[in-house]
Amino acid sequence: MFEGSPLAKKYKIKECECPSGKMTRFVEPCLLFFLSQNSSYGYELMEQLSNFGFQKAKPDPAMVYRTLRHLEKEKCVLSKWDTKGTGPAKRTYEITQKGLALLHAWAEGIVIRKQVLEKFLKQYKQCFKQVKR
Amino acid sequence: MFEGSPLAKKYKIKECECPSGKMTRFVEPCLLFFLSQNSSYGYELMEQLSNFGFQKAKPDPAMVYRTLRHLEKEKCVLSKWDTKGTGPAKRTYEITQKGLALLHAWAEGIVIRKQVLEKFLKQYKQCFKQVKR
DNA sequence: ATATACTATATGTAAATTACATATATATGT
DNA sequence: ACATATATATGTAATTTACATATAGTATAT
Repeated sequence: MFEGSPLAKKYKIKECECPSGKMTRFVEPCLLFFLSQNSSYGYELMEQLSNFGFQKAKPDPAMVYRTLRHLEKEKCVLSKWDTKGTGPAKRTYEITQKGLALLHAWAEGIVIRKQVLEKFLKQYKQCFKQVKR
Repeated sequence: MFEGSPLAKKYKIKECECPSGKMTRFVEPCLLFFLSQNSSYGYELMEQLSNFGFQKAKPDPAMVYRTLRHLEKEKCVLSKWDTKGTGPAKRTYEITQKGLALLHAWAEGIVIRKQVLEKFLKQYKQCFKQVKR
């Protein structure tokens, strides 16, 4: 969570100005990865997302459900209703071969994203390492 | 540059489906960092961005110029026209104290983003390490 | 029995962000 | 004179995210 450093407080910088815990363009690969491990359904996947290390408590259900439907339209996942078990019916998803391919493509991209962030931080730290506030 | 793995090709996965070299929400912190090192102007900052390690050649000028104007509105940078030198006049920017504070806030956020990506990749690799295609 | 909370999925719409196209103007090289 | 490089700027479409809200089945407590 954006603790808000003294500096950020001093200049009234809000979290939305420098998203950290937000999962920018990251829900889709996470869902694909979770589904590559186990078939599951929206509500459960949402909980997995919120336990993944994001600060922003629960992810937006709208994002999760719409992403799943989008993936289904692209034939990256398949769904069927599960009326067994307690509570309201669940739409359970399983990943397809195309979905796995997409997951692997995402992984390649995420490696690059990580490298870019590392490069930025390396340069940043070189310039500001001793600056505490 | 999204080489396109055999798998991605097989399933016709396009780069836009898994952005890698794109600088999602990353232009602003880069501009702030560049300006923390040297005052500069849009066109030059654009070149710095394109040499930063992104695959997507030139960044969108619209993004750069509008981000700079936005930062100025927020009093994170100051600008003045520079008519000296050759070629058309340049609007040179310098960073403010508030801009530095915003940069530091971004850096905190980027550390977290990097950690999240690392966590994802660690789990991903555990599951798929030996899968080559 | 019924009120409340939890589980589960879904949609509508606004806001934010990015992408693409294009306009304008100065200076330089041929 | 013309093409090219430098430099800034705006209009608008498309994509992505955020927030609000609707609907409904089941469980638990009072």
